[in-house]
Amino acid sequence: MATESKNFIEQIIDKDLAEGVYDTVHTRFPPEPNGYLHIGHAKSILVNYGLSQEYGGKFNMRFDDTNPTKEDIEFVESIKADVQWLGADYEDRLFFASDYFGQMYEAAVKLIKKGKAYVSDLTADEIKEYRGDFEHPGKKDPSSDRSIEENLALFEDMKNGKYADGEKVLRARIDINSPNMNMRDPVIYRVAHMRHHNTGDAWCIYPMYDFAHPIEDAIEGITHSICTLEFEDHRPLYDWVVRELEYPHPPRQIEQAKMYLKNVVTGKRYIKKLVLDGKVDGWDDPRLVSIAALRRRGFTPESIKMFVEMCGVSKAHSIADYAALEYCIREDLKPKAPRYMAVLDPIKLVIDNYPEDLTEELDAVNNPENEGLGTRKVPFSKYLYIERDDFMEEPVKKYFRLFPGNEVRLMSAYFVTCTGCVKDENGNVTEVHCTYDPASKGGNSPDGRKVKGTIHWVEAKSAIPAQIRLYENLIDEEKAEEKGSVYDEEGNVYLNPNSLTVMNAFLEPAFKGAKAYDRFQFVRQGFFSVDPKDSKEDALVFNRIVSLKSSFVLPKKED
RNA sequence: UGGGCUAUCGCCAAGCGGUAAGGCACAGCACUUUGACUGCUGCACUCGCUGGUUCGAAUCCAGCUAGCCCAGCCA
Repeated sequence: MATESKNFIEQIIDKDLAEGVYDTVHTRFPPEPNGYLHIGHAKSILVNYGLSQEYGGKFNMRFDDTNPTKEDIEFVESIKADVQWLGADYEDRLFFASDYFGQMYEAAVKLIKKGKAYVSDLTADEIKEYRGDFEHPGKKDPSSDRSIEENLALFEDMKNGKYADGEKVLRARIDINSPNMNMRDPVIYRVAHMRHHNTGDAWCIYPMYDFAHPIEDAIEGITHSICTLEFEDHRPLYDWVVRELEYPHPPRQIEQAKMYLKNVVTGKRYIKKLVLDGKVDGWDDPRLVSIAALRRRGFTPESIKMFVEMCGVSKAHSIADYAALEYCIREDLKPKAPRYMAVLDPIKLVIDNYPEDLTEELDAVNNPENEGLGTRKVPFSKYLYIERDDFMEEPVKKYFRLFPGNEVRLMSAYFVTCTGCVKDENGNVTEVHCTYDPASKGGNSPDGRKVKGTIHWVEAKSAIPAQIRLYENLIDEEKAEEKGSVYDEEGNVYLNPNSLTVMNAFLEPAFKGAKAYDRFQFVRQGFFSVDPKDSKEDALVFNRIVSLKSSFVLPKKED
């Protein structure tokens, strides 16, 4: 970060620090506990936390729970878990906006005393009407001329439950004609007789976001309050609140672009529909991008951090490629994951000249790029499984895996030469036959001859049958592009019919006892993780995190 | 329609008046106990458009165009 160029937020912070506007950096992540966190929140979390670390400052976790109708304690725990999983350490600074209700009430009283707020009798519809619109200026609220004493008494009555929901609100007196709609005497307190998950029935009036948020930031000593672009219009109001309340070191609101990913579904209502329709396996279905889904799929916190850093921080609306996320998990896992072998689409390989009853234990390197991961024993016998597409009866040009007459290396094992294959009545290959060179044990021939192909395999008798789920993008890109949207009129998502493929695979015995979140790389096939939802002793279910890039594509048939 | 914001390679993104960083993706070559990985190479005479200022503009000015956000007693 020292040599890299600074993003626009860092530049603002540098300037603030240089000019003495602030002498520290204190950020926060302030979600409303009304749903599960997704990749977009991860950006906010990591940017805020990252900034606090970079500048030696602090980072707060705060639940912005000012609207009891939408919030649920259920989400508090999942959000905390996700933030911690991502490694954003808020230490002992876990706060709830609802803990400040008393201070917010006092702040409102202060505004009333300054003549900067008044109680309005208008209904919601009337306020809307009086506010005017883009073309028309607002009209003065008939209630706005009340005396300070009257407003004070009315506001206290609001607090004491004298009014029904919607009967009275507290409005800030700013500018009913402002071109910025947010400044047209915004409502800052409303009556709502509701039980709050944190404060219970203590309050029947609740502050609005625009009033509450700057106060929360100011109370906690936040210096840089980072939010998303849609709040740019709210900044004048944010500044108005902290100014009128006369906070000595008012926080600064900075807006950044949200993070979007191409071809994923993030809308809560769409996800809900997908879940209800059984199209996905819950809000943590690995094809979704909730933090829980990414975790379940096998992404690491490190890979998500790398992704967020790679995407950068700016004010330009942008949609990142999923490929970039995949790159990050590949980079992270490459040196960390043991590379065991598994065959996803198995076909039998018989070594005709290998002893019928012999089973050898061969040594295999766990990760050629990381010696520290050691070696393991892999059983080997006359009967193996190999990948169906590692054999071609009639090879295309530049194919150098198994075809009659060709010699290849079985990884960590022997050189074998293909002698032919067995087919069923339909002409499908059911078995490939070969002979091996006993002198090439370990994968090298003493005479120094080379083979161009190396393939992976598993020993048939000891192999562990397993289900492997391969995921593609959820959204049908072509359809969505054709229609100009990823959703149709009914709110259905254009789903990719191939978004989930289940393979009946075989794994080498090293996988035995694999635990959730263990990660493996099947060389050439990609990275996999055990699915914690379905993992059982005898039926391992793996999710593919991402495939490795493969530049070998079979040429299309030309007949 | 009033206001706010954005516009640099397929996707992100630096750049802040001195002559277009970097990453992803893609392509080619080399290497390789997997065709992956790794390494090397290539990939914007041009910065939404049009004018202007200047010796010099992606950067300054003016005008346009396109996209996003705002008219909740949601956040």
